[in-house]
Order: sequence, then C-alpha cells, then structure tokens
Amino acid sequence: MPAITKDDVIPIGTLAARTGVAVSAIRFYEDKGLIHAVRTGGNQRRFLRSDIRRVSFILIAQRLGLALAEIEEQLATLPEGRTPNVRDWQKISHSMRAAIDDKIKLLTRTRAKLDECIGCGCLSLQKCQLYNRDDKMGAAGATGPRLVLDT
Amino acid sequence: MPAITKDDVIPIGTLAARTGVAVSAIRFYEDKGLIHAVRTGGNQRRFLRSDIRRVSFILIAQRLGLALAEIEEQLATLPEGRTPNVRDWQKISHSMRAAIDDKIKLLTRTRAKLDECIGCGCLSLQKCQLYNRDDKMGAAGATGPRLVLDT
DNA sequence: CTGCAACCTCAAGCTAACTTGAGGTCAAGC
DNA sequence: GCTTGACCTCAAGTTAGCTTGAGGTTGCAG
Repeated sequence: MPAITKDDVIPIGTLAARTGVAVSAIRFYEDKGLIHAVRTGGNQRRFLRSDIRRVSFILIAQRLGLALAEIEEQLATLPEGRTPNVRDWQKISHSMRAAIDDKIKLLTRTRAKLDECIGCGCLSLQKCQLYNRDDKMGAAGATGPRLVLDT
Repeated sequence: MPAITKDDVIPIGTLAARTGVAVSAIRFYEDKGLIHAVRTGGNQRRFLRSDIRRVSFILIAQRLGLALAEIEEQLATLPEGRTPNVRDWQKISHSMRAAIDDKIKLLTRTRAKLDECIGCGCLSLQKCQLYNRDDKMGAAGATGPRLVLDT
C-alpha cells in the first residue's frame, strides 16, 4: 500500500497560488464542504494535488452562474476515495453544458415576451407575459422581492 | 393650474396591492431613490398613479437580471416632471432588450468555450478559455472570489 | 370624537460569498 | 535553536435586497 508521502499533498498557500483564489476563500470552501483537507500534526491543512482541479471547477462553475450549494451537488457526484480522472470531469462538464442551455432558452423566451410588451408599451401587470410566475429567471443571485415573487 | 387633488395620489398600501410588492419593499425602493413620494401633513407617503407602472418596471427589470442600481439608471432616463407616456416606456424597454441580447451572446460564447474544455476534460487554469478574465459573466448577483476574479 | 387599520421611523436580522483583523501557533532556513 | 513567514481559529464586517419588530402616529368610518 502506497503511503501518502510529503510530496503528494500541498499546503493551503500553494493551493491558493495555483488557483488564484484567496487563502480565506479556500478555507471558506472547506467550511462549506466543497473541498476537504487532511491535517498535519500541527493542525495545518494539507490538500491533494487534485484539489487544484477541484477548485478550478468551482471557479468555472461560478462563472456559469451556479451557486456554491449547486456546485457542491455537482462535486458530490465525483467518485469517493480515488482522485477523479478526465472522464469524471467530462461527465460533470456535460451536465453543466445542459445548465447553460437552459439559461439560454429561458433568456430567449424572456426576450420574446419582452418583444410583445414593447409592442404595446404597456408594462401592465395584468397583461404582461413577463409576469408569468412559473417561468422564473434562473438569474443567480438577485433575489427579487422575496415574499411576493417567490410564492 | 390643475391642483393635485386627493384622487391623483395613492397611499403606499394601495401601491403595494396594485403591484404585488410588499410595503416594506416599496419603502426600500424609495430609500434607494427608485421611486419618489410626496408626504401628507401627517408625514404619510402619497404616490402618483403612474408609479404603479414604475414599480412594475422595477419588477420586470429584476427578472431580466438587472440590479437595483442599474434599474435606477434606466429609470433616470424617464422625463422629469411629467408622467411618463407609452413612448417613454418603449424606449426604455428597447434598451433592456439590448441587455438581454448581450447576456445571450455571452452565454453562447461561454458554452462554446466549455465545449472546447469538455473535449480535453482538462479544466486547466492555464489553458481553459473559460478563464479569460475580460469576458466576465454578467451573472447578476453571485460575486465570486472577489479579489481574484474581479481584478 | 373615538377606535383601529394603516401608516411612520429606526434598528436589527437574513442569505451569499467572502474578507479582515486579532491573537496565537507551526515549520523551515540559517 | 531561533526567527519569520505561513498557518491556525474565531468573530465581525461587507454588499444586495429585503423582512421583521418595536414603539409610536394618522386618518377615515361610524
């Protein structure tokens, strides 16, 4: 059984440097369960090299508009125990492509509705199709008037 | 000169009911300068009927992913003094359509890049085109690792 | 002219995604 | 073997977009 040697793991600063993410952010991600670290005798975090890719994935997924919670779901599909390989990443990337597709579709529909609205210049709550509640914008982040739009 | 009669203005509760927005949210919008109210002798807010449309616009623009600050900019283009007419709203709607177009284009580009990435399964920070910093996702809301991605 | 719903102003709380700071420990080089 | 930079924890601050609550006033209906 191959023991984990010193060279297999990296300290948090290195992970930060290799990914361009702040050290504090990495601790934050660990806290949220997005990445996992082992500890040295002196309680310092040590990450696997493969975590560089894992963090990269987080960054990319964020750019695609996913929330950290959603990203965690995706990462959870990675195999336990072994370092994820190319095929694992490809699979996960595919499911992200689907997510983007959805966003594009939603935006396209919204644009069509807006076009109708522009036609009459009404912006009427009663008539305007933009108010179809079921067809929520996936627009990550912006919450909107909570009690009202979310019910 | 036509005096403003009692029937021309509405209290905050009515505006809330007509738009489906919470009273607290309307106060919040006023605070942020998105809408303006006159006050009665007893310090209660009175809104113009046309503010119903103004609030509707805010809701729609939010669905399109605009932040309140951006919405304020849009609203600032409305004429001072007179109640905005259909043509005013059409103009503003057109500029929103452009905003949506941009978002769709950006997403489409991103999807193309992801496709390249899926090809190799690399997710490498060095190579992956998804890391082109200038091409930020407009993804309203999600901040991302601040110091890093925003510089 | 009274009752009570609707209104008022703060202040504080909430979520996301982090950062900053204080106060203290670890580990690697000389 | 000691210095110093990297690391640790925990608490509090930040922005957006609101909500909730406390404590107090207004205004319309009867």
